[in-house]
Amino acid sequence: MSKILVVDDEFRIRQIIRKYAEFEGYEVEEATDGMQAIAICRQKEFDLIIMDVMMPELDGFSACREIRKFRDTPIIMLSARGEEYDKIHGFELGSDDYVVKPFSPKELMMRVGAVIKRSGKGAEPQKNDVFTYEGLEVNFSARTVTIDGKRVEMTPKEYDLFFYMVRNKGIALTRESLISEVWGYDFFGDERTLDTHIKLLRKSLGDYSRCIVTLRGVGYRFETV
Amino acid sequence: MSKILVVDDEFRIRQIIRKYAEFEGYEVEEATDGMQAIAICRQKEFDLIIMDVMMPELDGFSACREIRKFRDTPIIMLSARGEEYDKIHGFELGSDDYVVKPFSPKELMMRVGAVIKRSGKGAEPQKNDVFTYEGLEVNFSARTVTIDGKRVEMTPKEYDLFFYMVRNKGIALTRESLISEVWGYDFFGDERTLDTHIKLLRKSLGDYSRCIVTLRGVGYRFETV
DNA sequence: AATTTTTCTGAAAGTTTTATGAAAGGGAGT
DNA sequence: ACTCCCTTTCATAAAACTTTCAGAAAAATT
Repeated sequence: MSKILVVDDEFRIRQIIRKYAEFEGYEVEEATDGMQAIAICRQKEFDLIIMDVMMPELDGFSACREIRKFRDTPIIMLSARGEEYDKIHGFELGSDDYVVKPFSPKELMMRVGAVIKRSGKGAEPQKNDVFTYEGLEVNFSARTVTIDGKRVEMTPKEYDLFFYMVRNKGIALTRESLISEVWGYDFFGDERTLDTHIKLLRKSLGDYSRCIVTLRGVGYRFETV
Repeated sequence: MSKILVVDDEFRIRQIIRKYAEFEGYEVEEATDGMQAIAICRQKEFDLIIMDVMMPELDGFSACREIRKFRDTPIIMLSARGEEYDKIHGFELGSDDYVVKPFSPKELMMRVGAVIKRSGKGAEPQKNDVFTYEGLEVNFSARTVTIDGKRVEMTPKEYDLFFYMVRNKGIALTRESLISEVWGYDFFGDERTLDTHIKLLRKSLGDYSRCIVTLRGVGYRFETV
């Protein structure tokens, strides 16, 4: 189980990252500014640090430089669009990757996975891997779906949506929660986008589309009869 | 038991939110403007703040910003449709969610539950997720009803009405309270609408329609003999 | 028993919500 | 810059649900 340190002054951001990271099976700790981050890092080793650039007390760049004096921990920097772009891009401060705010949690998690894998230290998190129901098999970590032994190809969004629904099987999921979980907390697109993806997903599922139930006025539910 | 602070200058709104929140098992305090909210927050910690945007003295945005300086409490903003839409949507003020007035209490409470759960601090109030009586089974989180193992399909209003009655089983519910709880505080339709939905609900419940008792001159009650 | 009040019911009209197909938009790779 | 594939938007169609209304029925009152 890999350990991640999240450093950001905004509670909301820490909260979002924690939620997604824990969902992926990581262990999360938090710090609200650079000074605190350094202090925590002196005591404890992490497999990855996710750090905001703009923070009170001590900014992300300085903290990063300081931590690098005694630790090799991979660091992913977060920054508002345009903010100090050059510096980040140049990786002059020794960060391993950077992500622009507002970020898509999914994308951040992919980077997290990539960086940790690359660093080769932390073990990739183990999650409950396979869900089966009759001829339907969903392999979360392989990111595959098979029906009657036959592989079903899906688009990324279909996987995201479907996996989220399967992981929450038997629970009424509101449109709002589906959108904010699958698209991210900052998606404000068309109301009908979700419908369209449900449509595509149902098409991909063929016979098993019966598992996706419309809850009028609420949202959808994945159920195994 | 999670604590919620409701900030709104309209008594009516505070009253409605208090009522619903207490019904869901939260503890509620009130403030009538931003200044007061800040003062209360300095003294006490809440698990969630529900705050109106438009208020005398100090508006919701400013109050939100101020409170964020010393507290991480999740905040849900309330605003009239169209009002400051952009700001809210941009999450620039650090609120965790927003709800447009006039809101449906049901939707607001779902968001409250989601935000509090997400923040992970306050314990989610335990509502029994499944209610059973003889062959009748009501699963609130799945939003399903089964009779003798057989799924009963209902319309949205039937679910809302029925779930509300079951959650208040054994209690006399006045027509007024049923309407304002299920339809919302701003429903001004026909007197007979409730009757019609009770009729439909009874039809769906078949044998178990005996559990819905008419209280002449008052309203209805759900009872398990 | 007649009258008044309240609830029940079925049908029709009205509204809202979801499904769908086509097309436009976007991004990664060539 | 072009192509391909995926995502999103949009307009329309199709369901599904809600509300209204008026007459019947039931209960309470006079």
